[in-house]
Amino acid sequence: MARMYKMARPAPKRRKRSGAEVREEGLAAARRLLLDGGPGAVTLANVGEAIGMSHANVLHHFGSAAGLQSALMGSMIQDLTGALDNVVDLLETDDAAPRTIADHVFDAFDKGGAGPLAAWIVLSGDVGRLEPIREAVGALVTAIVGQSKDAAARERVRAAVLMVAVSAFGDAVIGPYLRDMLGQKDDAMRDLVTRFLPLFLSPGFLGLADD
Amino acid sequence: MARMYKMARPAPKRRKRSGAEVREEGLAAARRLLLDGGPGAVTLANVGEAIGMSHANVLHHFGSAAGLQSALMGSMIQDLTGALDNVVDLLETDDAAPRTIADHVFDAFDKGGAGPLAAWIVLSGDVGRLEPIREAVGALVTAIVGQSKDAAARERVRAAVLMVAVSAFGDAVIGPYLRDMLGQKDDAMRDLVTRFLPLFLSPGFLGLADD
DNA sequence: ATCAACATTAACATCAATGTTTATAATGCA
DNA sequence: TGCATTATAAACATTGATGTTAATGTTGAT
Repeated sequence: MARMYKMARPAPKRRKRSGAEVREEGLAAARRLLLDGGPGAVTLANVGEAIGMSHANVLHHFGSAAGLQSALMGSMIQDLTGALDNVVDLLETDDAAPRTIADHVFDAFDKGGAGPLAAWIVLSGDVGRLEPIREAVGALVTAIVGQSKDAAARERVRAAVLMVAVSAFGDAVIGPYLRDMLGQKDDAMRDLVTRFLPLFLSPGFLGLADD
Repeated sequence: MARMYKMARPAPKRRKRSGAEVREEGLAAARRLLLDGGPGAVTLANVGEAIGMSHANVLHHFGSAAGLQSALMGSMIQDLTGALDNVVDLLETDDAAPRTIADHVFDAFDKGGAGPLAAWIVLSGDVGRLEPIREAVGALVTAIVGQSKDAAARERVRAAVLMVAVSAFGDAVIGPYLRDMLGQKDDAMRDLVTRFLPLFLSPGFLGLADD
């Protein structure tokens, strides 16, 4: 059957953005939607409404709904690895204090909702997306203890990075609720990590002594 | 218009289960679906297929799709608080070693996928569901340091519980991936928590001295 | 100014999940 | 046995999200 299309329109007044712009605005809107309303809120129509265009146009710029979600994951992973790379820079240029290190890693999981976004990726089963983090984490280890150090020191640093990362992630996702339950300050976990970090540098801490 | 319904059927051989049974099997199936395929996999049809019945019947027993999800959250929270209550019992009957405490709390978030399930609840924005955990956590604090102890000791214990809980949660959700990236053993985080726990008992640890 | 490229939308089609209705089978109980 | 209750499923309706098609508006380059 023949479809009916409008033959004339009054004054559309469309605002035209570049493809890159639309993708950028769309990803920002999608991120906010995910953090506010959960995975189910990230739809083409919702994103379109948030940035003022039809869902069909959002679809046009992201290829598919899966493409939108994939791009969202990618943007979040990029932010997170970028933040971790900043920690590497921080460590290479200066002798950073434990609190500074803790703050930077915790911020990496806090800013832009990286923690919940990472949790979403894990829940979706798309864990291959986490691969870029591996390199950033590896760089972090080498930044703290250069290649010159012995094996025991490297092992202690790896354990330290594991603790900070797991703590920062957990704190970003359920920290607010647990801290509230326990009457703890907002930076309680950062305080704890700051206190524990120096322990990893002392030989023999994990039964691993330097040469 | 008149609908057409079958007037006769051959040999259906239906198996009839009690409502409680269906709910139990359905929740178990729903949990497995969530952990395997993410939130999007928890549908009436998927649950029905998993336990061998029509989606309409699943709907009949759970009232609505939202009811199914709500029941799933409730069952998971119940398991988690139950596991935490077991830690309380453990502490009240015996003088448990740090490693034992760590193991029990970590297991609470590991068993039945409680960690990812809790992450799902947070992502869904249904954080009111976490309320029962508050009581369990409070009981945990009192179990460790009785009412007799002074304020500083209580505060140190609260910080300790925060650290163990955040670590156990984070480890349950992204621990496997981070540990793999860092070449750490499966129980690396449990080891660390075990080492840190005794520190919270020493006066002055957080700048909080006993009387 | 013309034209090609592309951003944009309305209308339509499709599909999956949810929910409703109606009828049938199984179970417990009087 | 008969009957009320309830579990069960088929068929249907509805809704929301995704994807497609055809047409128009906008922009930049030549």
